Amino acid sequence: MDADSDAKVGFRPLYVQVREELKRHLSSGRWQPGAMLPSEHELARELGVSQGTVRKALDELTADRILVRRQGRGTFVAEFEESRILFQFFRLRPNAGERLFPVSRIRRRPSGPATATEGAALRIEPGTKVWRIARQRLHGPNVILWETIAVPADRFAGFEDVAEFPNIYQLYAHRWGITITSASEQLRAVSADKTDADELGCPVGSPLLRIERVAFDINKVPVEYRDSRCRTDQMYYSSDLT
Amino acid sequence: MDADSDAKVGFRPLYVQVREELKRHLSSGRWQPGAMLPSEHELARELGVSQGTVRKALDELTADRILVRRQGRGTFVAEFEESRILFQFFRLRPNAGERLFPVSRIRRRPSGPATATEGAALRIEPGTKVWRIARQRLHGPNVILWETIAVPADRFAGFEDVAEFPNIYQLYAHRWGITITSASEQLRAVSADKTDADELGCPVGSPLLRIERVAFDINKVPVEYRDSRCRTDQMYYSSDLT
DNA sequence: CAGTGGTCTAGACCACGTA
DNA sequence: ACGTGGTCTAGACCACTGT
Repeated sequence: MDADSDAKVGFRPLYVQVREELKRHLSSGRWQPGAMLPSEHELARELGVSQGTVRKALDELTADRILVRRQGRGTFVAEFEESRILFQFFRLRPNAGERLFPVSRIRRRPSGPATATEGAALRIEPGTKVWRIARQRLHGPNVILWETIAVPADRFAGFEDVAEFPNIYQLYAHRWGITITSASEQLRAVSADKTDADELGCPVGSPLLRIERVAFDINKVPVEYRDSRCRTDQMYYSSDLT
Repeated sequence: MDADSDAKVGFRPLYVQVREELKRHLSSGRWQPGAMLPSEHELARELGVSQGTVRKALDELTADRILVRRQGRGTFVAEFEESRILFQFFRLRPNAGERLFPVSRIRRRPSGPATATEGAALRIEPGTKVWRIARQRLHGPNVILWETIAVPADRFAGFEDVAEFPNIYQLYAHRWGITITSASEQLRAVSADKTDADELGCPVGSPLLRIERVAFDINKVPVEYRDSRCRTDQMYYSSDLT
């Protein structure tokens, strides 16, 4: 880790190089989710930089929720605990009452060649094989949304016969070593068609919130596309502008 | 600025105290939007702390978009330029084509006592007077949403006769010294009623995106409640989960 | 008590913008 | 050339956690 290694061309601060080096270790699997990293001083010694520089790199990875730091304990690779999913990736909240973890119920697995939309979202050629799962999600006893999830088949070997799972992003991490760190959503109001009405138990023509999501891994590569239709009579979508 | 001033009780890091001190200067109007702050070294001397500590405080205020820093130029109080509004507070984007600044057209001013919803959102007693403006917003020639904005009358003296304005948050800042720094939105899909249909030029019963927003000032005090109904045939709402 | 992250300092040097 | 923010260092000390 030499400060002058790319001095003239571009100029990348040392801490950026450290951050990218740590990211490489993370995506290569040197440190698994939940594992504790070496201490700041130890990393600084390993990499030949000062402790303050390592700290700046670790702070940025913490801001991206890739790491979790706990004073007195250490620095850990972030996991997909229930609470994180509930707050970071599931934006539907009940109008009143307790927030619950959304239980899911698989309905179909209509895998096949990628549509134009899926291809564009996942940056793969349309026609490339994708695995798909169609499922309902429940808040207590009520179906609040149904959605189709599509992932590129080549990055998810064996996806076609996964059983029910409590948390799909945890599954991505444990089974395929793919960590979802961010997502981008597009929201629209649409009218329920026949399928929507069947899945959600609402009248045809009632207003639904349609959410299209593209989820990205640690390297900002898109790895999942999902299309959800939500009832918003008992729930709302929460968005914070900061 | 004494590091030991509240040693036993709680413990607040020095940089937090510096940050709050700077915030006080900002909300008291010592530094107006667009103004340049003293340099890091000068602030450090003024406050009797090291430059690194000032830097940490400034970095946090920059992360909250309260300040803007430009290498080689200085540190400035953030303003509501068009681009900032367009990206930070206006989340509707066209399905295709250029992103435009949403022109607004005032329709009515139905001011009066706060409803229960407004009171809860603005943390004031229901029945307290609020100013309201109902307006349409346009993307090019098309009306894409209409909304009602409510603000507490006591913090916005003279609001009842403001003319058209290009940007309402800029108006809040310049006329009342109130800077909006964050907002929280609740989204639902609803059916267009008669009023919606008239304002938006769409059929009664067509699906609309309803957005309820509470906007906060620099001290996290709610200062505005707005209720918008949006057509999402040509536009979508963009949400980033990070 | 030992080990971890968190804060704070003082000073050096670099990159950027402007004059 | 100068002043600004940005990076980097080395070292000290504090706060928190578990043994």
